[in-house]
Amino acid sequence: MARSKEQNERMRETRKEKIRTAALSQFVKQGLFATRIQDIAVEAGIAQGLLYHYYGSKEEIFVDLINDALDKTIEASYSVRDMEADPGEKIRFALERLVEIIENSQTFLDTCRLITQATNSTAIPQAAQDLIQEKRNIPYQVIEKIMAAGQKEGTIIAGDPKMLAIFFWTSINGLAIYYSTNNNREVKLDYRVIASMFLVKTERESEE
Amino acid sequence: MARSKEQNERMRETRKEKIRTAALSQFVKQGLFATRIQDIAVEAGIAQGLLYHYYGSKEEIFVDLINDALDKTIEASYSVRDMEADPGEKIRFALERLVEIIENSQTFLDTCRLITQATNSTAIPQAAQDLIQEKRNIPYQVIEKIMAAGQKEGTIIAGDPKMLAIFFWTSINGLAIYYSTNNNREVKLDYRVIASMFLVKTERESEE
DNA sequence: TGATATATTGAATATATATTCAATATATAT
DNA sequence: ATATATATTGAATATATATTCAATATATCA
Repeated sequence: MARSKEQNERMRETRKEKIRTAALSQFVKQGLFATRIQDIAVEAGIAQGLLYHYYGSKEEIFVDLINDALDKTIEASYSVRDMEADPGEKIRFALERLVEIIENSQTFLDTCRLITQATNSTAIPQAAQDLIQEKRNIPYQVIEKIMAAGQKEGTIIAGDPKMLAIFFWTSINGLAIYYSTNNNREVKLDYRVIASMFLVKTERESEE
Repeated sequence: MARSKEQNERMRETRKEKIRTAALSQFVKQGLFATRIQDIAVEAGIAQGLLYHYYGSKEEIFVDLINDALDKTIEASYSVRDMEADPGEKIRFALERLVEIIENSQTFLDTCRLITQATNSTAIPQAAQDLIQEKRNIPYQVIEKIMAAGQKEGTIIAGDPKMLAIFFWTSINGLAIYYSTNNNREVKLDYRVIASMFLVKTERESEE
């Protein structure tokens, strides 16, 4: 026998991760179709051929990445849902956190860009489209529920909670898309401006 | 001599327009790279070869469309700037109009999508990138000025007007991107939710 | 009607790139 | 140290599609 099974498994995962990272970087910059296998191989520092030991095709890598990206956004929404706080506070805190992440995390921006890219093309692999169909709405539903709960409490403004959830995520997504292609970081963002869309103003705040 | 010059000119423009319309529809659905010349030709109802009588390449059509799209967004922002109204009213009215357009105009959604697509890929033609560099910020600057004027008047909330302009356009853009890939139109959008990000609340409104 | 310029077609060609594969290298177990 | 399974390479092949081009059609003018 040669190398141990477990060690091989670990090596395989590490190498796959390297390929995924390179592919994500390329897909985000160029898109799925303009990215060549060659581009990914060069960025990962390997030969083209080797790529096919780990993934069956370029599309397969893309699907893997989309799946990851969708899971990350779902996880993020669950962590908001599971916070120990009132609904209004959850919304406020989530926005504070998301705006901070947009300003500081390239990974988050890449994730948003990849999902937007995939959502906006019918030419991406069917498997990716299915994943989007299946997972895309979960974060919207999570926020919708929090909005509805906040309305009962009186901390969230009136209106269709579905609509409020749409405004919540499309604002964040629009901002992320903008930021990922504007290196100019001279403007500091204040999450409270976005939060004011959803939160009922208290007396104290009105006087600030 | 054969056909008259003017008549030819007109025919050429009509045909070019047909090609542009087909190309826009395909680019928006599939993106520049996944769209084949064949796809455009089929949708325009002509042979592949004919396309090259009107455009030198696929990329040239793309650049033409991007230019159009950018000009449209600039025109839209100018029409807001030139309104006969106070700054706060301009913002309110612009948002009302934009939300309505998002809900009803496929052309507007396509325009947003095309620009987002172009802005998010480094693989698009250099000429398109230059146009974006040159024109993209104009609508942001227009809104920034209106925000600043509104702050002087006391109808727009405090904060860096550059930031407010960013929130203004990224909200609209995020919404447009979302809507262009969600046929589900069961939710009616209320522009006043977005407007409340920017407008100082009057007594009357607070009591509504 | 015939002459001529332009439009139009679709097959042929060129080119780019995804994928395969035979050859070689490398790491571990015995 | 050797055997062996797996990793790795890069050239060869297959394929897709952008672009060209020779042939044909069509519309106007004289």
